[in-house]
Amino acid sequence: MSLRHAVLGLIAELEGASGYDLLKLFDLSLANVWTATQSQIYGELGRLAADGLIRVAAEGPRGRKEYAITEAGRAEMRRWLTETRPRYLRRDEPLLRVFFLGQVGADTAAELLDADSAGIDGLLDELVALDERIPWKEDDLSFYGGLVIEYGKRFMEMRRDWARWARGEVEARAAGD
Amino acid sequence: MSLRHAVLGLIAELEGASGYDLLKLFDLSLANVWTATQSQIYGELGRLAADGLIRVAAEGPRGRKEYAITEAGRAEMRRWLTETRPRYLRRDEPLLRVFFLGQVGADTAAELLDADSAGIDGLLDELVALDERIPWKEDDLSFYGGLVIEYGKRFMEMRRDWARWARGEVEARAAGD
DNA sequence: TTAACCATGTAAATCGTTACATGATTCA
DNA sequence: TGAATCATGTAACGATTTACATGGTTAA
Repeated sequence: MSLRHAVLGLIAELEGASGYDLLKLFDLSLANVWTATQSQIYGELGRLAADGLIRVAAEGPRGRKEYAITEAGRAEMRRWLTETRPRYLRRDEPLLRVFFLGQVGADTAAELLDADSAGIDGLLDELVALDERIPWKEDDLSFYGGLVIEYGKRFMEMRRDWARWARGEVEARAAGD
Repeated sequence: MSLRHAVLGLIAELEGASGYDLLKLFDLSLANVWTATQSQIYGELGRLAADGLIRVAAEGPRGRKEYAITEAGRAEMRRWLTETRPRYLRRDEPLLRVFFLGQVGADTAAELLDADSAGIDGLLDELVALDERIPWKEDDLSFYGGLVIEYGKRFMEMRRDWARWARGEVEARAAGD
């Protein structure tokens, strides 16, 4: 139940956030880490409130609801962080394709690897732009958020370098080993 | 629909595989790339057969069904590889926790990052052991499978190095900046 | 003979995506 | 006044996980 804790955690960090705020925050802060759709967020907010982990602290214009975490919610965040083990689930669609690249010709395979490194380069650019847009402070969220941004950069550089290397291997093999 | 193409692609590479074979193959070959449960595999095999992309080529003891890809199935694999764009979906539960590590103390944060690098080290060991167990050949599957294994190694090394670095940052900050 | 392994299938619940639906407020 | 943005919610479908359920074959 990671989405639940992503939502709960964001509310813990930013008291007074609404579903709409959270939706934008997912893109801004958690984009490399966890994605969520609008429909998931509103659904989860309802369930978290029903379970007493958050509450509606205020209502604003246009039906806006501002949420606050409850004591039970904070306890649940600590429990999740310290008493459960995360799972390393690996699912990577571009990489899945690489595994089956023998089913098309070497030219096509090289093209697809080029497209992959170009795609990753684009993501890296986005991440750098994001980094520059964030008003970094001295608080915990900025500190740990910064560690995560650094991870994203390292990941994408590694990934891009690998795709370029792999493309070279494909070319060398096609050129007659 | 990546699971569908993972199953279809494996059958294309290894004619005569059964659901049970595929289940083990997912662990052996696609572990870093895509995971699947038994229940997903049998369900997808049924749907692929109903759609005419694979067929039951033989039946063995214990109700074993050996599948073969059809011409329509091969065409679908090529279409998927060349005419669709993969999505870069990022969901990483250990990393999600890092983002919220301000909600526990610095000691706990450091411990959790230690556990992360230890966990990754374990995965890296498994991958190296897997690499040594595979009977590498000169065919396409070995070649592209090898590129994917190399990716897995680079990924885990990067990830472990990052976790160690991050742990150092947490310590330095706790020690008074 | 019994434990390990081979082998398939279904059911229920949860999670995730896409699309639909509605309306208020702000600002140019 | 009209476009952009703020704001919430539901419905339908598809994907994933976990558990249940069953039985055949092989080898020590």
